[in-house]
Amino acid sequence: MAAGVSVATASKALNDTGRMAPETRERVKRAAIELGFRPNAMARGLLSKRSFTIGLLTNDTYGRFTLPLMAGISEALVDHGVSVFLCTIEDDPALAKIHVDAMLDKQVDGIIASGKRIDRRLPVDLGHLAVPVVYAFTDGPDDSVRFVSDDAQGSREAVQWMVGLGRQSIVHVTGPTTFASVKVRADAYSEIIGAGAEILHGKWSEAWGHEAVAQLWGGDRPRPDGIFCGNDQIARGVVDALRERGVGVPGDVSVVGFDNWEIVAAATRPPLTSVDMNLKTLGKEAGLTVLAMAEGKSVEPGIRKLPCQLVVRQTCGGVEAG
Amino acid sequence: MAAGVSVATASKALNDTGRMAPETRERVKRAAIELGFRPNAMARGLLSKRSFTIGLLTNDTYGRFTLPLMAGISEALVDHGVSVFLCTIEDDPALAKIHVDAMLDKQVDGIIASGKRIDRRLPVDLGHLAVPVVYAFTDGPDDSVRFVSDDAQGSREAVQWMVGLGRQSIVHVTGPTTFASVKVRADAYSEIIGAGAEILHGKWSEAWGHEAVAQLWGGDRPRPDGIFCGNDQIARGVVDALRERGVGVPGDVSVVGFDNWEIVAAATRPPLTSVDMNLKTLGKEAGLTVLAMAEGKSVEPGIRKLPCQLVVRQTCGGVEAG
DNA sequence: GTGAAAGCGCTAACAC
DNA sequence: GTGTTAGCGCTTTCAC
Repeated sequence: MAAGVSVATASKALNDTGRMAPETRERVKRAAIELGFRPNAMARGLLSKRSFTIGLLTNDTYGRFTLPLMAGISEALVDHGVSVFLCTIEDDPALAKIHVDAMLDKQVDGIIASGKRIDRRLPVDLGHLAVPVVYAFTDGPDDSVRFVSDDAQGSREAVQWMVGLGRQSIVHVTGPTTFASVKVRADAYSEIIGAGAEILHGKWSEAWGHEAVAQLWGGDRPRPDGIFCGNDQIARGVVDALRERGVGVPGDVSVVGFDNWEIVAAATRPPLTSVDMNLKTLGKEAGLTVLAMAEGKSVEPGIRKLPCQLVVRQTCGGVEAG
Repeated sequence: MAAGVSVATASKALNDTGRMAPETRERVKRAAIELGFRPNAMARGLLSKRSFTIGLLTNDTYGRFTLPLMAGISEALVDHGVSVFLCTIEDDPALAKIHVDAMLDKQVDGIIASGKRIDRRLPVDLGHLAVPVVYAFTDGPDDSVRFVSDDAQGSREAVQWMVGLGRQSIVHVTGPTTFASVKVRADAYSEIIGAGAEILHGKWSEAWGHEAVAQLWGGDRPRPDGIFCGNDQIARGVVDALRERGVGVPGDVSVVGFDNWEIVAAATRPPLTSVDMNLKTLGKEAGLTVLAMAEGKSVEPGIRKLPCQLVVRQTCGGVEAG
């Protein structure tokens, strides 16, 4: 080769393995840099059985949950030389199988399955693959490793924050009862509020936020002074509806959302205080975990709940109180 | 092997190459399926110099533009057995280089560079790589293949639609002058409107939409009956502001947005008519093009403009007129 | 028609 | 210390 050594020596030099004159090692390394030499990962992988590649499978088309997750995964794994295949399957089992097979053919070191809700599974069985699988923000088999956000804790933070601000009558406006996260969040809310708890279920939309306000302010009933919303879209609808009725936010009523979806939360007037699920961190954890499993480390199966975080903007007032 | 043939024969049988008894071929294929045999893509790639893998590089963190693009790319390439590495670089040259090197090591068949505006380049030089590169929704070298949406045509469709509905006085509320697409869209608007053209520049935000309406309705000036907005966020701000002033949309004023960002357009009251850039189609084209280049087909360099499409919802009225 | 042999780019074991 | 050899899983001549 260019440095006047054999391929084997070059390999050892560049990988810092084997014994050889430090001088030789240096010379080879310099030559490699000079030539812009980069080892062929396929050839290397053929031997090592490692591709330094993982697959991220998702059915979240809009990327609402997948993108932050992906950012975390990528950030955690790029240092390890691992690249990520992103595969979006639209709840289509056939498409899912094609993508999984393609990943497997390409010898991915592991797969992260993710979705848009934690109580549904992807339409494909990843139970008995030859590579490790981790579930992030989606359901998986009992003996699997699953990462989810701690919605109960996040809800408690939100409700307690309003209570701490002196709010006396807080209602919960949330999504359809069919979502597990709706129940978890609602239960956490009820636990804190106790007897006066009131939960309104509807769609995950701004329109439902408007309608809920119409219900709450429409009749001859006592008005709440705090509204904890099941997601940011509902919260935005609520805030808009309150403003249209001349109700002050945060003056008369505090509002908190859930998801901390920047595009919605920041555009709300005033900007929305919301619970962030820390999906990026969740992605990091999931990434490091598949990697560990791929390296043969054993990982305890079960559900890992990662804490949420209240992001305080202006719909609650009392920023100073924090 | 299991079917009682050599590896060589098996290879030929499964790839439909070489000559052999049809009966043998069948037998091998059946055995392969039975054993769940899947060829190792790394070994195969080592020989063929093809990895059936491409890289998608982007600096669009929120995925606003990248996700639809990605969907198109993936959809077009999955049939060809190609998987996609998604690499998000945050305008960070060092990170970009790491990702590009990782892709190259993994022998990607090609790279698609994408971004969030067509007049900026990614912070990395992809000019002289060993693999084909195409640019989608981002700028690239003169001798490169670049896919962009035809913003001028999209703008014309929008403005002509309002004109066709009988609107007499249409203004254009758009983003910062520093964006090339702002100029393109504005020029297309001016060309149609002629003498009465009026362009208001501001931020890409709902807040700017509000402020623009305040300017237009604030003074003692004649009111427009049509507003063509530079993006959907501005449009939403405009529609909200008009409603708050008691101006009817689409009764008194027609509004059209740009981007057709579902989450914004659909939540607007009433739902927003908007120009869709067909990013998914753009992704498909870009995907098929890198693939063709990877297969050695020569592709004419230059800019390919793909048509936009007006998505009619309810902020213009005249649905029947279409 | 089928199989044996060579080789893709690399690393690991073993000579020298 | 360094080079030679073998082999990862596959495809591709080329004998038979």
